[in-house]
Amino acid sequence: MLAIGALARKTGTKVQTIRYYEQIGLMHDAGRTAGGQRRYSEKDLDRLAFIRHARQLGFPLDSIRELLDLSDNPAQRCDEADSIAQRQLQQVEQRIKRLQALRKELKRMVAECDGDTVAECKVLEVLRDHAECLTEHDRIGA
Amino acid sequence: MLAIGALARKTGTKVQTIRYYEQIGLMHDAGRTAGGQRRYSEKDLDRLAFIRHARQLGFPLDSIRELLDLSDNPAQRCDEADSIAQRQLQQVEQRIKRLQALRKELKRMVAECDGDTVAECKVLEVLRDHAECLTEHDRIGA
DNA sequence: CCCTCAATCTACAGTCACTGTAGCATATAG
DNA sequence: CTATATGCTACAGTGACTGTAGATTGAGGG
Repeated sequence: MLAIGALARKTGTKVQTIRYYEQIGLMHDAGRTAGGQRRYSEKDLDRLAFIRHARQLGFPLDSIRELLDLSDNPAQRCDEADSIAQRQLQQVEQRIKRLQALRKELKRMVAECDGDTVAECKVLEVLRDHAECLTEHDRIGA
Repeated sequence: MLAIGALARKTGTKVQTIRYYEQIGLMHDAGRTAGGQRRYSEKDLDRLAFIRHARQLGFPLDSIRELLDLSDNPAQRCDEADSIAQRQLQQVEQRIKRLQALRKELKRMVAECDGDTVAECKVLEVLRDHAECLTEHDRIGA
């Protein structure tokens, strides 16, 4: 039985994050000692490792919740898990495209700046010149 | 003089976002009509366009605040603006790298799944198997 | 058995950059 | 003069945590 700190160390998770996962029902309510401290089994460790791995792959918590539910019912067909992963892949590919466009514009900005006064700074000029705006008006997804 | 809705339309910004920018001091406090409605000048329009363009390039609001301050003092050297842009470029490049690694792993996951039952689903298997974890334990930056 | 001190507990506020909602007030066209 | 589109404030919610304050617990050593 692991205390929360040990579990945190083993999975590279912050203690608060584990408590947060419990709070939102992603981790099951942990067993407690007489004094009220959480104790974790190997199964809990596996579940948290699953969550962290999925997070590292960029899955949002809602998708992870679905994946965990699927994982708990091994007889089902896995189409759904597959499509969640596909969706995630598509999102990642979109973000890469968007970021590559940003990189291009940022590179141009930085390259053209010859380090003179602010008045003729290319960086600020590009930002000021809204004729050069990207056409899309949505949020940058980072 | 533009009402807030007109300004929003011209810049592709939501009305609430403009009010939010005013609240956090990124936009100057707007002039008001007798009835208390905000009215905007061309200068305000330029400032908002600058902010939106910088946001589209992924600059955080704090950086934009700095860039606006610089832009307001045109006699200064532009080294600082340049380095803010460089910093942003580096961040974007880091994120691209990270996302490309994610894409690779996601593609492998999806490719290996042959649509059978959940029990032998490759997607879930990869997620379960924490031996295959990415070595880094930091947040995915999206 | 007692002491100490790191680890844990709860509860809540803060992060970032907005977005949404409720319940009013104002401005403008017909 | 009225309808209604637009505006106002104030506050709560988003995602996925992170940080803090102040109290409690547990494990090791004397």
